[in-house]
Amino acid sequence: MQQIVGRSHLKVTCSVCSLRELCMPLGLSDAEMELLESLSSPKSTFKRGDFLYRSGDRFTSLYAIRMGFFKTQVLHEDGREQVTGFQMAGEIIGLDAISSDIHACDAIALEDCEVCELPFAQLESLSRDLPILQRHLHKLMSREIVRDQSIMLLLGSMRAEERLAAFLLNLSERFTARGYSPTQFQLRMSREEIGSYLGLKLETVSRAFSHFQEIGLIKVQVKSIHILNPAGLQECLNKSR
Amino acid sequence: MQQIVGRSHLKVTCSVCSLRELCMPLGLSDAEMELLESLSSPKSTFKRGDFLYRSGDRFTSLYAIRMGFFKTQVLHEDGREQVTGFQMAGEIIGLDAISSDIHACDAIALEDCEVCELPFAQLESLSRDLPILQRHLHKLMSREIVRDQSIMLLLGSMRAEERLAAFLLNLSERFTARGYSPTQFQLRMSREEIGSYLGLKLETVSRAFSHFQEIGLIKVQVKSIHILNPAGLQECLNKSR
DNA sequence: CGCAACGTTGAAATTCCTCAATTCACGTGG
DNA sequence: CCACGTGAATTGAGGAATTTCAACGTTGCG
Repeated sequence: MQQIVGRSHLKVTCSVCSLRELCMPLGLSDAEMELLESLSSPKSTFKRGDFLYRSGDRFTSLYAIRMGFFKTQVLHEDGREQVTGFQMAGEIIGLDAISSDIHACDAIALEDCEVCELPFAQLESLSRDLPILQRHLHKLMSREIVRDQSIMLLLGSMRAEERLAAFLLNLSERFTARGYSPTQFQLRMSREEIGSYLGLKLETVSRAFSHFQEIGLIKVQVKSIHILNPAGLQECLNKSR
Repeated sequence: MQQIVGRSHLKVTCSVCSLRELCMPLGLSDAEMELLESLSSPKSTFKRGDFLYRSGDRFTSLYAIRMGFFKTQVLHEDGREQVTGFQMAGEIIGLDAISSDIHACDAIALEDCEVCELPFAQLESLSRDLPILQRHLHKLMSREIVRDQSIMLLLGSMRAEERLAAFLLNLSERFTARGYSPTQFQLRMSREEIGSYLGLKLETVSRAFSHFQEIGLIKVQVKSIHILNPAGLQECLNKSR
């Protein structure tokens, strides 16, 4: 541990950051925790529509989202774009860029956001001394792979309403994990963005919302969602063709 | 470096392994290289249809494919399955399992295969001493994320023939990288497996192959593919709706 | 208050899927 | 070595899901 402390050539700036929360369950010692926090830069803020980073930008840092919602999207040469994810407070964004040191997608704020920068070089260096952090980083990246694969399952083998049901249930889970209501929440993204994420056109998304409301599964008021029958949604999801 | 060698409590078994090839471009010293190789277990072999691992299996190792083709697939409760990738010689398989120490998908041999086991705990430990290996591991995982995102783009916003064109061009690239012909190769997977991967039914895949042949882009003889006009395929890919 | 962006709904068009009939490729056994 | 059988691939026709196009409603901001 002395060895580790001796390595503290890191700038000490931010006191509270998602990183702390993220590593809470790891059961680190106070000294280790302090070290971790020394890594975080000050929080920075973003307004709706601001880019956290752009495809092609040089990669230097991961970002821990402290507040707000982002979307990530990849662009095809011909102008088509695909939303690859919606990231909320408590999640880490930017893992895709490690592979080439260049960001592979755009990250755009969907509302007012606050993030903590995590310089990746320092994170790598630190994780050589803290096996528990190393492990955590690996799990983060692997979890992203698993998440992407479940979206491939969704895009490859589900029909429109199943996709939307899966989307709503996933949001619900994540809100729950953050201490918000599992059944009532505000969407931060447009129908078009949901459609892009789910591989559907915005009209199809809108119709699916309306249909779910008709059959009493949810109540929709534009961006405000109230899940009335979570089990019903789950059922709709498991219903094979 | 003494420190590193002192840590050699790893079993020494396999002499030549994909790991070596994978790390070739890293410019390691001979000593570092030897250390890396000490990590690899003996090669094991698989016949068509064999499972390299199953969803739910305990995770212990990554695998470097030395020879042959695998597919990975995720299963949905209701029985639907989605092929999430085809892995060929020189590629690493199993990264998804790190997140939970349980394999999240099945990996199945599509032909006779040979793999090298890479015990992950040892890989993690070693990568703490070899920053260059650490970096490489991170890039591997990140590359997988980027790859998955490009499949999301494919599944979410391309039509049937564009998907197949993208698939063929991707295979072509990977064969090229391995020193095989970019224009003539054997498919190791069935139409149904291709369809699952591309989010299409097998009949649609078959029709797309036939159409590509009609318009002179490729020559198909069931599993044998000859790309006659790569630029034409690329063009078909860039053609937005 | 009015404009502009976003969302909803309907009808027609298109793509892809389903079902079904053949054909083809390949391995096994006569 | 060939015939046969089986599973895979191809092809066609009809139908279903989703997209496209278009009109109209709603929301919220300047």
